[in-house]
Amino acid sequence: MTVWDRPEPPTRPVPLDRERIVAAAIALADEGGLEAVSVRKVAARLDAGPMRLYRYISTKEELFDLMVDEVQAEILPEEQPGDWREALRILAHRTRQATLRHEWLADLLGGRPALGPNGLAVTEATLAAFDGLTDVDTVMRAVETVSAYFIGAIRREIANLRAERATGLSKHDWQRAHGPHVTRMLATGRFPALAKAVYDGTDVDAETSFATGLDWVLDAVAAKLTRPPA
Amino acid sequence: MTVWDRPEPPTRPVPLDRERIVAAAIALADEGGLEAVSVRKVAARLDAGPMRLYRYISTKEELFDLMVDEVQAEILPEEQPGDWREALRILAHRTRQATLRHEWLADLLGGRPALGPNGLAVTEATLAAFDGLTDVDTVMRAVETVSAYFIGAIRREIANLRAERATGLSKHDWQRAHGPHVTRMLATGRFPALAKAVYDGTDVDAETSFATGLDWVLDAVAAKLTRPPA
DNA sequence: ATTTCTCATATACGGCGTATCGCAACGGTA
DNA sequence: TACCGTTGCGATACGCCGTATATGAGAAAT
Repeated sequence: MTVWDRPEPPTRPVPLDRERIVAAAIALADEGGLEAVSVRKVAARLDAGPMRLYRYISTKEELFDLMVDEVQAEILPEEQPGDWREALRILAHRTRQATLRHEWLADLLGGRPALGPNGLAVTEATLAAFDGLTDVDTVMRAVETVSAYFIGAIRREIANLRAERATGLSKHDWQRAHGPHVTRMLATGRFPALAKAVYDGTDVDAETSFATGLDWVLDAVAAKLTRPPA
Repeated sequence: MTVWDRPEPPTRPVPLDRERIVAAAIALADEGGLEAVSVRKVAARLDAGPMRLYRYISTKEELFDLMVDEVQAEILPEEQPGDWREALRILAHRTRQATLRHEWLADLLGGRPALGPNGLAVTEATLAAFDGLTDVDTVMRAVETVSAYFIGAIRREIANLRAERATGLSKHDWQRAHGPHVTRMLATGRFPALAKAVYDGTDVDAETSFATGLDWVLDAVAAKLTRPPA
């Protein structure tokens, strides 16, 4: 029997696992935002039928959860910093940078509890930085307060960035950027304080304002730590 | 010509305006979450064809913007409080309460700049509370920091609330609530600090923890205000 | 009365998430 | 080697979505 007689071996389907699926989904999201992630497109990128993915996830939402957890791995600092303050600052900045790399993360941040392995590891590392410093409750309050801050701040930053991008770039968050509408509103005189802020305010770059606010919040936490709660 | 000969007058289409559309959309979202808001369903609720809405909005996203701005009206405090600190605190709490009334707001908060009339009014009122206290830049930093905090905090609160709801309620955010998974992870011993936090932590109700974190942040702002920046 | 304009509606397109089910390849047994 | 149960892939299908476009009816203007 010659080669010509024998049929080719059947093409086995591309092997699949969650890792590959998540990687494909992240690639799509990086390129076109969260809305570019569809079960069908992820599958196509893996040369698979859409339904095949449902062996690995049971819902599209779960795919998002996996994506977030994957990025948490980027956030987890490689070495444990000594100081709690450093730990929180680094966590905040790493989260911000991860979000700048993966803008879609802004849409998901804080949207669901992060209970994946990497998410838990990040939380663990953060809590560990407070070991022996105060009671658990104060630690929780501290971590939650700081993370609430940076989640909110990152969301706003990305929101502004997108808005600027959508209207043709500009340095000033508001005014020229958002074009005639805001300008017109301010011109009505109904928003004097706002107008003053827009016209007299200095343009600070996003990173600086992020870091400044973060320092304020960290100061606040520090103040509560030295004087343990009543 | 008798009645029988004359045809009925043509049924005029229900009059429509943005207000009605937004109200219908909000009603739907209140009942079934943001995902229950579809152009078709909003239209149906108004006895209109789906396409009719596109005379008033040009995209579904715009509808969301209008919804958010509508809720901003609920947030705008009726009377101007004297103190900047009171102003920020009230803003935070009113935003939180609005979000508890309209949970879908959590998904939108911080997702886009709030440039609608009510959004601008809220910002104006907030900025006005700082009138004459410090330079514009510090004021901006203060307002942004505080709002970053409460947006993040509100998002987390709603996220936890939904998670609890989805798994059958529980008092403890994590453990029993999220069922076997977290428990199992904690049992591995890989997350000692986290485990301690979960087991030894006190259950604080959401409002208290929100208010506590908020106070910390407000303290931080106060500290920066008394000592104006370099 | 006739024309012009405005705007509600119908239809249609391409995409979505996912339930269901037939079927082909495989591993184990006789 | 023949059979057979299991596994899991893929095709198909359903009902929904946002919205572009075309059609036609009524109001307004002449």
